[in-house]
Amino acid sequence: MRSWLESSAHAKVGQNLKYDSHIFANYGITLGGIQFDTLLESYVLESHLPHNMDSLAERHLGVKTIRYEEVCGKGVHQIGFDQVDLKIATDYAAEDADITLRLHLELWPQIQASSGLLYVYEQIEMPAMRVLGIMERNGIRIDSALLAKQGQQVGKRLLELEGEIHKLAGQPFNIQSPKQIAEILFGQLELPVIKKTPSGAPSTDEEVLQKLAEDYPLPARILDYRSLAKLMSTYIEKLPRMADPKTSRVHTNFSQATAVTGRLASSDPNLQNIPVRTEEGRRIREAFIPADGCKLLSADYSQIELRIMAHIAEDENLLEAFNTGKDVHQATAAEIFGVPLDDVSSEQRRYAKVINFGLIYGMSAFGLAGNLGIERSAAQNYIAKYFDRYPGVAQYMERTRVEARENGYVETVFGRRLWLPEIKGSNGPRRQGAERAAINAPMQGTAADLIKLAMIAVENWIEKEQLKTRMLLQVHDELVFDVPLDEIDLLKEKLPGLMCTVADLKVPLLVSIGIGDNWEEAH
DNA sequence: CATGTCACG
DNA sequence: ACGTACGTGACATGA
Repeated sequence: MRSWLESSAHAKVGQNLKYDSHIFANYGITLGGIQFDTLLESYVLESHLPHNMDSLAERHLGVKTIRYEEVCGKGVHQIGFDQVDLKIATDYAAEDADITLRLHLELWPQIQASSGLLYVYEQIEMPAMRVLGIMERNGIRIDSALLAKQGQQVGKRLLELEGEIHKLAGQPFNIQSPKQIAEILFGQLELPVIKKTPSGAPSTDEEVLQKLAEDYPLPARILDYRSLAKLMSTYIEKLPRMADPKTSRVHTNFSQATAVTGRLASSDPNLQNIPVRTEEGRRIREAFIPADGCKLLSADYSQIELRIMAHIAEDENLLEAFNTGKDVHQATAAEIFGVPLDDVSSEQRRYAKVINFGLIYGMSAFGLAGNLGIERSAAQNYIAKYFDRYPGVAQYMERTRVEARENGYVETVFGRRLWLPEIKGSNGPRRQGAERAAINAPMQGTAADLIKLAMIAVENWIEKEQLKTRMLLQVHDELVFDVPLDEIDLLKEKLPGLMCTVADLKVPLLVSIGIGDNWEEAH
């Protein structure tokens, strides 16, 4: 079937063709003529609903399909598809093809009915699928020996901490069990309960232990233990096991239809949550290394969501800050605290930064107060002051709430839709949650659109110029590449321009580049 | 399988 | 009286 499979003249429709393309690629076949993908059609139409074929068939066709689990079983009892009785396997496979075509005939006209959705589907999601397949196949090289060395050190430290913790507690217990920690802290030692989990149990999360650590020695040790145990099990031990033994490369799965806002999700392993915020954690990044003869190059958009907020809100003051190249947090601090730009203290800038982040998330006075450790009334004053100085932003927030209520959805700059079924609901907290999501989605979603457009433009450029540079990872506002030494100057010169010109916004986009012999150095 | 926790943007 | 900043994925525990 190779000639038909590879032919661009023979159009194909499938459900999750990125997967099928990988299977064919394993046999040296480049799947061509990929015209439609029902997974992405469903995602563009209704990102908030399930996109598996069983759900789609029921929702759009009213058909109950043969489920994969019915054919192969599940869990430890699951058998390979090649073990399935031929008649059963045939029925399943034939239905799969039939349903896919019928779904496409149903979904495609719905996308064509909206120019915005059509743009997102044809110009963003379909071409992005190809780029993501390439990135997944590229993988990124892991230094397993370095992780093994770190594992020795961290393992030793964990044993020491375990001893100290059991001594302070007066008895041995499982430090990895929140329930047992609670028994020790709040039962045996009678420390105050700071907050409870959703199920009503006393919480032992980081915020609680930080608070208790002000007065007692044990919680601080538990925090140290927790953070090291997390690094150990999730990264230090896991990554080497996920690496291809022949190439030392790990190949994540970029899920294109998981995040409701249009962002990607990364899994098995998740390479979008590699530690960076603490020094201990950053050492993990030293184990992400370039291919032989290459450097790792990281290119990230600076403050992309705030820039998008300025663009969408058309706030003159905020636009001016970006258009004149100001440090936006410093500029915000100057406005809120009513001081000249050069007199802004580092503390004032820190406050402004928290407020700027809060705005993107549709913050409440309560949330801001909790984050800054101040009174709710003080937080409310900061918010009022901000909206006074940036009235365009205040209007945008209100406009978005109204739009969400009237349409039941909000849109990104490029026309991606995020549906908010709970925006008119009678459940107060859930409705308010939907309002915050409505405010956040256009910014997070537009940023996701922009970086996908950038990935498509950059990959096309790499191929046109026949470069050996390889795109490896996307982390929401960052792209990571393997770059041969003799292409580094070219990338430094061309990449920021490519990434910044994929759209013409009312603010400039800014990309900063780092280069190094591991991801930590490059970041 | 639910829960709690914690890693990222 | 309650909950309270958006979006994710993975791990360990314990029923």
